[in-house]
Amino acid sequence: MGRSKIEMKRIDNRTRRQVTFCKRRMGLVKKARELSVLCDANVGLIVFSSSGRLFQYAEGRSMPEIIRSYCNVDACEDLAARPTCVEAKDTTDFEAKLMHLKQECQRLKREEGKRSGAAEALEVLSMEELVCLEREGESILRSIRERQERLRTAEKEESLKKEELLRENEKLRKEVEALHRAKWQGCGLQADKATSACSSHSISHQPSRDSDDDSSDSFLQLRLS
Amino acid sequence: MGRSKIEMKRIDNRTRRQVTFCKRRMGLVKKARELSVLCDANVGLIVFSSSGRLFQYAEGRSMPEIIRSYCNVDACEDLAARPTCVEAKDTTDFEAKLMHLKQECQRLKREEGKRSGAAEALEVLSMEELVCLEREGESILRSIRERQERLRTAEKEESLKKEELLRENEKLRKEVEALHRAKWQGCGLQADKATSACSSHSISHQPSRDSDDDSSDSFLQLRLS
DNA sequence: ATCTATTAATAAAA
DNA sequence: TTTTTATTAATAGAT
Repeated sequence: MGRSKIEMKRIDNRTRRQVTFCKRRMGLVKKARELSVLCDANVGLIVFSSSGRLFQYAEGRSMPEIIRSYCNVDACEDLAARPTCVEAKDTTDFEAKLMHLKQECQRLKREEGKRSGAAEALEVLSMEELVCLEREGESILRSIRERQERLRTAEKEESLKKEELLRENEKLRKEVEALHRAKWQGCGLQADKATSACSSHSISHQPSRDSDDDSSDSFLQLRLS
Repeated sequence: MGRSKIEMKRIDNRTRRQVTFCKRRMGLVKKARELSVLCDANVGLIVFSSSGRLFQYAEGRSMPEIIRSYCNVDACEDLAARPTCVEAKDTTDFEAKLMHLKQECQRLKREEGKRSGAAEALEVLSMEELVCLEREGESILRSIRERQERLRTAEKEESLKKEELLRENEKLRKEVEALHRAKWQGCGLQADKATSACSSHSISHQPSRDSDDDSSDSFLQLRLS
C-alpha cells in the first residue's frame, strides 16, 4: 500500500530503509495494540533495528511477565537444561573481540556518516576536508556514470546485433524464396506450396500478408512460360 | 478496513472475536515478517490468546536469542537471576552480540564498497541501483557544496566585519588626533608630542601619512574661530 | 513531518 | 473455516 508496490526484500537505499522501518514499526505496534484490545489477548513485541536499537511493546501484561509465560510454555527448556556452567570460559577473549568489532563498526559508521552527507557529520569538517570529500564524491560519481555508460553501450550493441541478425535473416529468407521460385519454375511446381515451405524456416515478425501479390505475379509468370 | 469501521474495544461476540483474532494474528505476523525483511531487523512476537494459547513468531534470530538480547538490553533481571541461566547467558550473549556486530560490520563494509565507487562493487549492480546510487551521490555532493558555501559566506562576513572595524578604528584615531591637536593649540603645546601619544592608542596598519592634510583643515578652522 | 495516490488488510457475508 | 467483496487502513514516494 503506497504509491507503488515494493519488492519483499531488504531495501538497499539507507534513507528509504530507515523511513520505512520507522513507519512500519509504528504500524506494527498499532496492530499489536488493536489485536490485544479487540481480542483480549496478551501481546509482546520486541524489535531490534539493524543497528541494534531495541523497540518493544507489551499490552495486557508487562514484557517480563509475557516472557516468563513464554518461557514456561515454550522454550527456556533447553536454556534451563544447560549445565549450570558452560564455563565462563574465554569471556575475556569474547570481550576483546567485541571491543575490536565495536571499534571497527564505529569507524565504518563515521565513514558512512561522512559519505552519506549527513549534516551533523559535515558540520565538524574543515574546508580542506570538505574539498577533499567533494573531489572523492566527484570521482565516485564519475565511476558510477562510467559504469552506467558501459552498461548502456553494451545494451545498445546487443540490440544492434539483434537488428543486424533480423535484417540478415530477412535477406536470407527472401533469397531462399527466390531460389525456390526459380526451382519450381524449372520443375513446373505450384507456387503456394513453395511459399509455405519457406515461411516455416524463417523467423519473420510481420505476418506474411503480401504473399498473395507476390505469388500471383510468379503464378502469372509460370503460366506464361 | 472492512465492510464497516469497528470500535476499538473488546469485541463482545465470542465468535466474532475469535474470527477477528485469527485474521488479525495472521496479519500481525505478516507485518512483522515484512518489517524484518524490508528493514533488516530482528523481530520477536509473542501472542497469548484470551484462552491462553501461545502463538509466536521470530525472524532474524530464534525467539530465545531475541529474548536473551532483550534481557541484556532491558529488563528481565529475575529471569537472568535464575541460577541455571546465568552462566549460559553470558557466553551466548557474547556470541549473539558478536554475531550481530559482525553482520553490522559486513553490511557497513558492503555499503562502503558501493559508496567508495570501487569497480568490483559497481560491477555487480543493476542499472536501477546505479541510478539510485548516482542520485544519492549527487545529493551528497550538494550537501558538501552547500556546507562549503556556508563556510565561505561565514568567512567573507568575518573579513568584512574586520575591515569595517579597521575603517572605524582609523576614523576614530583621526578624530582623537584632531581633538588632541585642538587641545594642544589651546594650551600652547607642540604638535609632535600629541601625535606620538595618539598612535600608541590606535591600531593602524598604514603609516599615519596623510594626517597633515586633514588636521590642517581643522587647525585652520580652529584658528579662525 | 505532512500529503495523497495506491496498495493492503479486513469486517461482514456466504 | 475459508473465500469473497465492499470498505477502511496503511503506507511509498514526494514535498
